[in-house]
Amino acid sequence: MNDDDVTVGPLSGPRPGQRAGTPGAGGGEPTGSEEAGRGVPDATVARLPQYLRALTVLAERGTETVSSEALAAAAGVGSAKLRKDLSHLGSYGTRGVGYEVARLVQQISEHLGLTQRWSVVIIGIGNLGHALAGYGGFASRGFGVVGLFDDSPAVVGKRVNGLVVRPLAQFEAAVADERPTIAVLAVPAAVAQRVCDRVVATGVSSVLNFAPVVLQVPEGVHVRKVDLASELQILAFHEQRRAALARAARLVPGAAPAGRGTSGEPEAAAVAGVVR
Amino acid sequence: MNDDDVTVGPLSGPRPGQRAGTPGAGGGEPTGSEEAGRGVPDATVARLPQYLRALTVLAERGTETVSSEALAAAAGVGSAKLRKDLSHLGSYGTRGVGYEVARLVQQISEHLGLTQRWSVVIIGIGNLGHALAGYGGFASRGFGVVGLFDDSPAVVGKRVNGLVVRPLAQFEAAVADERPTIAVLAVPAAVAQRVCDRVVATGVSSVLNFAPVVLQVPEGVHVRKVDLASELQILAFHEQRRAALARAARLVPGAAPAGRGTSGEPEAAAVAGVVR
DNA sequence: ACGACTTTGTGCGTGCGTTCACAAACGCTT
DNA sequence: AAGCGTTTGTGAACGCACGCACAAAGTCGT
Repeated sequence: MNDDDVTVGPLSGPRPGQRAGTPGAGGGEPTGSEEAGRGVPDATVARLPQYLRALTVLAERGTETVSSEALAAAAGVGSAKLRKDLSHLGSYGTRGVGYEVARLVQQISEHLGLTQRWSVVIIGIGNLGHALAGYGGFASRGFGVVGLFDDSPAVVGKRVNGLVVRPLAQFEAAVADERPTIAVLAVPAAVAQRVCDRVVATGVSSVLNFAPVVLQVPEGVHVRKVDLASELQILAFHEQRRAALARAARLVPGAAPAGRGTSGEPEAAAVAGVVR
Repeated sequence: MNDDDVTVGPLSGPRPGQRAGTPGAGGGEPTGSEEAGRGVPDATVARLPQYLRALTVLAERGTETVSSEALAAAAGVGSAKLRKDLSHLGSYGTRGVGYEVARLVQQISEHLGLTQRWSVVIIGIGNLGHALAGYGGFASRGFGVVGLFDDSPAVVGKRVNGLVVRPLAQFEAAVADERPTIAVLAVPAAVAQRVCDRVVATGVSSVLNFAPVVLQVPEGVHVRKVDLASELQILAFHEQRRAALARAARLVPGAAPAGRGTSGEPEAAAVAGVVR
């Protein structure tokens, strides 16, 4: 079982058929039941890891406090967005000063559920699975890889990062012991759905899918997808559009792009100069 | 130069500090200059690869036409969304029938710029870089890997997927020959920015970044980021939230949450039931 | 040839996310 | 103690995107 014909890339978002927590139609959330952190927007959640990473860097550098402006710059977002994001999980900043780095790290970690240990299994130990198994960023963030599985005799039994690759046949039994919460699928597209079904049947409720297929899962199971081919195609789109713009600008030099009010986007020139 | 302490994961979107070429941005865009496909929303672009993949599967299966309903199901989206997405790049469907698979593949491919060949270089040939280099989905989609680079003597000179890994010192010279448009960065976080600067300096205008850092690039350069650690953290958030909900539901048995399936803790029962 | 059915394409309402802008809160200086 | 500069937190406006629902358009059956 190789991962070689597996892609990587993003695009996942909330499952289509369900909205999990959001009110919408039928059952409304008891809006103010718990404390803060109830209605944290998905977009915000997606950025929290970014903030956490930036904060960790700051903490290692010995920084005590940081302003929203500085942190936003480090995380590559706007300061207003950052402040609003942080406000969604409670206010832990001091006006006139900024945010206490250590406290903010703690708060974000708690909201992301990083204060507890999550067990992860990786299925499909090809090149990609191997890379994932060896990734050091897992343990440092509360994620513990507790199992590696593959079907191919070529890799079963091998030791990767201190763990022995077990045959997929042992998966169900192993799950009973190790109780992983998250499964990482790095298997070929052709078998991804089948493997996913087995995984879900064992009670794993979160799946990170690297195979270029849309997995069908029962309600209540979270799937995130990483698809490299899609990423490249999106980049290609922008490249192609850029090229088209440059072409157009060359043909119609007078009324180049409008909008910005000023002369032709510097883009065209820049591209022409840089690209060829 | 290993990629082992490199993360994978999504979250990229339009650059923050700049709006580069994106359509929706401020400018008005000379509406009718080109044909359709002018104002294709980013969200739509991000889904086009999905559609393309589903269509390819259908084509291989010999399907001639497909309805928006069927294609949407295969791609995991709503049919209305699909139709609106396709309408953004011109109408190529027949009412009462559906879309001609072959034609739609052609159209989407053109809009994504997949009709031409894009040259890709991969920098950092650790486990991840190795996996990427060996990924077969590149060539089949118009992406040609033309160069592999790394600093580590352990991998330089090795042959990976028909290409010899060259030292990073030769990068600039190689770019002059092979003129890649896209660079894939699978290097450790610590050196990612430095390497990125070199890459951008050579004229590469699109970067796919696997390192867990926010790359600073000049205007006009597109960066997409893939960050595994973030993905896991987002999954963890939902798991943690689910667990909190389950806890609350146990305490307040008023209305059980709609979400079927496993919650964080009661996992045990489900797993035990299935496994033994 | 005509009517009924199917499916696309899209106008419109709604909700979410982002951005702007500002008042409240805090520290620091005088 | 009071004023001043700084920074947070948030109310409000804007824009995008999603979903619904329907008319237009085309096919199929009779």
